[in-house]
Amino acid sequence: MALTISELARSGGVGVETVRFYQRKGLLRDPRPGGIGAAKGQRHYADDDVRRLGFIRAAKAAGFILDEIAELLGLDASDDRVRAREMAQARLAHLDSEIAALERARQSLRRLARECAGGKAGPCPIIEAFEEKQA
Amino acid sequence: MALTISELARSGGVGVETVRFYQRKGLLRDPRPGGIGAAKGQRHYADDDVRRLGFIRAAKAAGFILDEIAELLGLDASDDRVRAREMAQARLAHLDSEIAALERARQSLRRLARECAGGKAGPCPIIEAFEEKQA
DNA sequence: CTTGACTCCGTACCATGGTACGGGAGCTAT
DNA sequence: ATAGCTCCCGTACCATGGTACGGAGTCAAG
Repeated sequence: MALTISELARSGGVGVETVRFYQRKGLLRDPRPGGIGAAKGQRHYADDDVRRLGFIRAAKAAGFILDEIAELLGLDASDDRVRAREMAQARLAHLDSEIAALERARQSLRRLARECAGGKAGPCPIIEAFEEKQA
Repeated sequence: MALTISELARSGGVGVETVRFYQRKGLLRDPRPGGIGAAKGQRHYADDDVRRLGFIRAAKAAGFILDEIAELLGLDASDDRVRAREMAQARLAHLDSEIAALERARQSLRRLARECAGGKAGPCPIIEAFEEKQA
């Protein structure tokens, strides 16, 4: 296939600079052969790189940070499924607590917005209510 | 009451540096009287500041960023409940989409972890499955 | 009167995840 | 061969939300 960097970037829905950033972080391989002999130094990429970039996107969507994604990609090579499972479980627990926190926030905020819309007199209770929650 | 900065910080569960950071951002008032006459220049705080700091914590928990919190605090003064309601609604919509995204991530990750734990042969499907999801 | 605790101040630094800049080189077409 | 496109590179910069550092002043107790 021999994609260029901008084609790879487009295929993953990111910018060229982001691809290069991921290469610096070790998330994507960096196909620089040396440059002295070939003189051109241009990188080219294959389907494998497109899949890798796709994996990064999916893992990011699952809330993994880039360092964790780098580790997961390393597990791909070492075939360490125990560790991969551990990471998945840890992230799962983290996701659960994040979801719970967001839902708590949503509940209280929704109540506040309703109260603010309902009562016509006095100040909007959004700020006061947050203050009351402190007590 | 005349709290010191460290007492205020403790009451809000943050560090002294964080209080000063919030003052620089305009989230907390900065009771510097000038210092030339009084010579001491030490800040002191009252219950009002404690409530304000509490509000910041609560709003942060609801996912507002600091600039938004600054705006909400401004609304407290201007009594603009329409705008406050708008902000609450916008944040609510954002919270909903964040929750939905996290739950999608959680679903797929949970399935993957189960598959990885189940099958004993072959590579752990976590990475492959993310790749497949791209197609 | 020295020590320790606390305050003040500005400025620098940290992680995270990019984004932009400026200069140099090769490919293709006109 | 000159323009214009894309590529290369390193380095600097951005926002967000703090955290740390160094130097100086003030205050009360020992």
